[in-house]
Amino acid sequence: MVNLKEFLNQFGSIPESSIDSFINLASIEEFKKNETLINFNEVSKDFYIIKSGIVRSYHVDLKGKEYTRSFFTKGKAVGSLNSLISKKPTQIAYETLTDVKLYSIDFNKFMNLTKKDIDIANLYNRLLERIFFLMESEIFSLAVLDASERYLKLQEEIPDIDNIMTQYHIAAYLNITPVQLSRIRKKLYSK
Amino acid sequence: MVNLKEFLNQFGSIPESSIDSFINLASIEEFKKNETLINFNEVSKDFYIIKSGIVRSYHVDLKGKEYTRSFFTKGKAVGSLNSLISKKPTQIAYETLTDVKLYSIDFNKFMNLTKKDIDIANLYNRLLERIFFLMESEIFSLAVLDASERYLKLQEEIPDIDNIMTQYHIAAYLNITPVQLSRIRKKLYSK
DNA sequence: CTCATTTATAAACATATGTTAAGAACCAAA
DNA sequence: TTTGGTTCTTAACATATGTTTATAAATGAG
Repeated sequence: MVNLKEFLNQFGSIPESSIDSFINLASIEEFKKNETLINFNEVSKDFYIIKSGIVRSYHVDLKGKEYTRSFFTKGKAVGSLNSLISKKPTQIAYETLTDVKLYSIDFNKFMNLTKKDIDIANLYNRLLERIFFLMESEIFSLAVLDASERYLKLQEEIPDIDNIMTQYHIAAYLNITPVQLSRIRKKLYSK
Repeated sequence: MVNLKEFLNQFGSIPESSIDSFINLASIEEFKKNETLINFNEVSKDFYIIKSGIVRSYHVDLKGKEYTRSFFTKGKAVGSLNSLISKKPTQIAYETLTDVKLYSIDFNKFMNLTKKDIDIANLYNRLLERIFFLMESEIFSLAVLDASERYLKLQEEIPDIDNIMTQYHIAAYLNITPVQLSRIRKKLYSK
């Protein structure tokens, strides 16, 4: 379980008053396994901070093939940032892979805070910087690593991954078919 | 040619005084074709805004294979953001593909401004958001599109790409070999 | 202009991955 | 327990891409 103060403290020291105005925006919500947090073509209004559970984001191409973009675990900020910023429908959906507890925060109210409170503005900067690091790592992973190496990297990030979710979901993250993941596993475990 | 006011106006209205304090940080620099802007393992101190010319960013794996990350044209902000933020050596290098004129800005001085001037803090937020959009598009491109589709997308972004740079550089961006790019071209142009 | 270097194309073979289909292992509901 | 669905593995074949080598075309320095 994660609380909001722990979350905020990741980003450096913030005045107590700014912490309070942030916490005032948040409410707790609960979801069951396999529920949709954010659906395709919705215009997002809220973002979330996970207290417990696992969420995945994904998109679907014209042929119906799913591509998992990210897995989110406790303490992570989750939301369709593109839709929140642009106010356009999201091309990325979010669903729970387990039961999930999370904080929900209205993005527009948060944006209004950043316009008035320089410490909140800088908190948002730190959050965007962290997203930048994650995306840079993801781009590196996609560009440089092959599927087998990405699988090993994913196992480091979420050690129990093979028990937590099906091969289908893992393969959708690696951008390969379940068949190919099976072949990769055989090759790795025979060595 | 691009000037700093044009650059700043992309991000919405900013008070004249904030614009001035930003412009005070900038100085003009010029580079010849094929010069290194930022080398591997340097700790970056400055970022750049391109007035004219083309810059590419790239990294190199253990086998010496190059991976081009991005091409930057006029009006774009360029820098090893990871190194600037983390103050660790950069794993990404930047070099000019043409003669280049650019503004150079000390990142730490810019960061100090964001701590004092909420309009500059929000300018940095807009900049990070724009980087987010670019990276999201790049991740989509890497995950969902095959090399042939990425080639067509690149041609849309930089129409004259085939004349501007060699097949080697284009292939390094597509994460394929020049041999494979030649095959893709043959297939596309025979249809 | 000429020669040397770089750049692009091509062929031949190897590997990674996709597609399809079949069967095995596992699990849940009746 | 039986049945039906899902998940995983395996095989066979097709395609995309890598590697190596050769050659042709374009480019640049003198």
